[in-house]
Amino acid sequence: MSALHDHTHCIADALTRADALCAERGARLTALRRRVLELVWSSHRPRGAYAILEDLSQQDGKAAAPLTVYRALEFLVEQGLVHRIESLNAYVGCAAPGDVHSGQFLVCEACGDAAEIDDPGVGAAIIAAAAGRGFRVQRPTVEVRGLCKSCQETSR
Amino acid sequence: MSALHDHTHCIADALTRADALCAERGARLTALRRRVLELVWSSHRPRGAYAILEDLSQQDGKAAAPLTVYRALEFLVEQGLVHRIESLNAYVGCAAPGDVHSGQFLVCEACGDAAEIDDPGVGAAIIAAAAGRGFRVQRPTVEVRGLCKSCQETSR
DNA sequence: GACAGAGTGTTATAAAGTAACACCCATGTC
DNA sequence: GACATGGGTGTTACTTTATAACACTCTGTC
Repeated sequence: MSALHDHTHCIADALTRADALCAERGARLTALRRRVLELVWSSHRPRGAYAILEDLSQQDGKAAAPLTVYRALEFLVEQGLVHRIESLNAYVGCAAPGDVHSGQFLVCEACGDAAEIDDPGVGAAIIAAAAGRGFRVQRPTVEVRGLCKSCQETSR
Repeated sequence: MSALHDHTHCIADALTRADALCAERGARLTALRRRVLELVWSSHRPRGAYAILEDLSQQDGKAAAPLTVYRALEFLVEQGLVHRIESLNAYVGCAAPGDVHSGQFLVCEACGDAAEIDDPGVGAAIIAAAAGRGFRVQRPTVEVRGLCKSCQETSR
């Protein structure tokens, strides 16, 4: 997530994909929900619910209540359009909505970027480990803190 | 974590291990910190900071402030005596303090139990996935939601 | 156009976590 | 013994994150 990428384009893409997915599923991507999704995507970094709330208030002029944002986020998470990053209490746009996947993140301590990966090896290892203990997996959460490639290079 | 286990004994064990570890490291396991550790262990379930705070107030009669508990927990987490479960905002005693490990949890949605595992396959898969992307791992978090063995059997 | 149900607004409140600063007390030093 | 030092604790106030309860509105359906 860097200088070399057309961010406006990638927000537009995310919205288009969301429109298509919701239409297909009969889920209602209302104006508010769409707007919240757009605000989540407004950076590639995880954003807190209250940051989004502030955007709504400032950019749109309406003083929204926290619940407004939380309900929209809940919908977006259910639809797989957004992931919640537990260790940050924050939300980030899903790079591959529609695909079945669990949400694995490499969270950089330096720049705050959260790169979503969907590593089959990690997923398989978790399922195997759980199965060995008789545990039925419903929702795996993997959030790896560390330093991303570009931050390692910078700090050197 | 069930009827068949001597819980009193296992709390005492945890405290003994903590004493030994801290002595060895020159870390100060003060009365307060020791007491908080004991309260974390008072069930095998993850406990919130405020639940521990309440215990302190009720059982010990002192009306402690949140910070008191948070500071003790911070110390205990640093020493690896306690893990924080991000997705629950809660803390749980570490089953194997002293050993190097990262904290992987199988969290049962039904009974609330959080079983700590240290599966080498999962750890290795995460490191491999990160390495493939140039990411330097500092602290992996794995929290798997699902149903534990005994809850699956019960619900059947 | 009346109904049902989903979505949204509003107010209040709970839960989780932190900042700033004062005090205490064990330890080592002179 | 007096003293400085620094880690640990207490206290007050506050911020951030999240939810409850209830009323209202919009949208599609018959």
